Amino acid sequence: MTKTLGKTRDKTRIQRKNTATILEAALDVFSTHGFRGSTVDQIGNAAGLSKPNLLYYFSSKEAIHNALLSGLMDTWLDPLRALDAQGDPLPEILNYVCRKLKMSREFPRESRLFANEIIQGAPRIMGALDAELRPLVDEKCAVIAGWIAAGKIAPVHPYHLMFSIWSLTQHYADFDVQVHRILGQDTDPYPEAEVYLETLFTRMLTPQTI
Amino acid sequence: MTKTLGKTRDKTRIQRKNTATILEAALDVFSTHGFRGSTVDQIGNAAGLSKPNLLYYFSSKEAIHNALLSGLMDTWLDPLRALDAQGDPLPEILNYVCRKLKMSREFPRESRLFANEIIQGAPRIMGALDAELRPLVDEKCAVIAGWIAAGKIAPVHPYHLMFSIWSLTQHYADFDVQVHRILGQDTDPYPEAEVYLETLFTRMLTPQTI
DNA sequence: CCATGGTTTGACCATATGGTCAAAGAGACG
DNA sequence: CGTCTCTTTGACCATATGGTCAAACCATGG
Repeated sequence: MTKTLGKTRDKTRIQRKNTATILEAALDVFSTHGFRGSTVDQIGNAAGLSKPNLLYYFSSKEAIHNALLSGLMDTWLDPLRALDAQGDPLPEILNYVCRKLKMSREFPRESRLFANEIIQGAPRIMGALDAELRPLVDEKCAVIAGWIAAGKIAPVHPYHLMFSIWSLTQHYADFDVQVHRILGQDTDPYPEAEVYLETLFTRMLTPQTI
Repeated sequence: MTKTLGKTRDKTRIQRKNTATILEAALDVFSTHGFRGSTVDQIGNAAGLSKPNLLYYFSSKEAIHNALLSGLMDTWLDPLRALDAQGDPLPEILNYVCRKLKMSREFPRESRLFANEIIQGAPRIMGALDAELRPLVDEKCAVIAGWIAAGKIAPVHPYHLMFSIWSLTQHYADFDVQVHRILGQDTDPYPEAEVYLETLFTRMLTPQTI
């Protein structure tokens, strides 16, 4: 698969630095133009390296993209992994929402890279969806279903709850431009978003004592 | 601007048929590959027309894209326009959510086209955002703020309420692949989604009698 | 200071792509 | 049928793009 730099040798300092620079630049470019919309030259410029030089470190444009995506899925799922079945239901969920929102704020490019990929049919990460995302979601939704059955939170469809958390939080990264176009260029939407989302999930999930 | 077919003449039957066919095919292609990821040949194939033939009806690839986008914004805002300041607050909002969800279901390609455009920085519709979207949103958010002030619905940030409606409903179109990957290929998520969203907004917006 | 192996690049190639054009092909209509 | 306009296309062009390669370059350890 990886033909470039294939030897079983430790990476040079230069190698480490340049691969990092390339991935950083590629994240910028891919997240704003999508895979097909990005060119190797563009990434090269952004990284301050020549095109052949890029292809010395990565065997192809797709290899760069893959490197980004495979590193991504793991990080992306961390907040969900942290959802603790032993914890207090509502705070656990609110915490998850909060962490997810924080990820949108701190890693908007990663969010957009992911969004681009999914919208366009997820051709390159279908596998990861089945292998990593789905099992984890199944597990955590079971936990939530348990909480509901125990009357700890108000009844809702666990999977759609999950979808709603994703869409609501990622919206602020993916549709960033639109949000700013409406709220004003120099408004920081995140503090208000956090309040809003906490309110939303609290009101929706607090059990109604009859 | 439009140099092709410029005459002040009525459109032929053939012209009407072919422009429609082209736009239909282009919607398919653009919505799944983004602007730069789509090729005129691809659209031509999908439409059953040769590339030069396409360019007989539209002066360029971008002209096709523009035609789609400009037609889109109007349709897209219809549900929001229908939000009636004189109506019953909660039902009005639930109705808006419902109509928006229906649009996701019936026009997922339009939703993805829009999403692609926004994620990639909205280079081609920035103008429409400022000219059409923002004023309408401002107006309707004022209405909602009024309802809140009158105690008709529980207090929430009107703009973020708007964002949440968009993200929650459009998610089912834009992230369709992911949703189906998790719920199973042949599940129809929409009925459950409608129930879920109605619950969500009802619980969040029903005023708490103290 | 030289040799060795990692690093960089200019020149190059094949293919893809947006777009043009002249000429050939329908359609409508007197 | 003949003519005029609208439609379609094969051939073509300039440019962009992913990728290759041999040659030059540089860092470093002996």
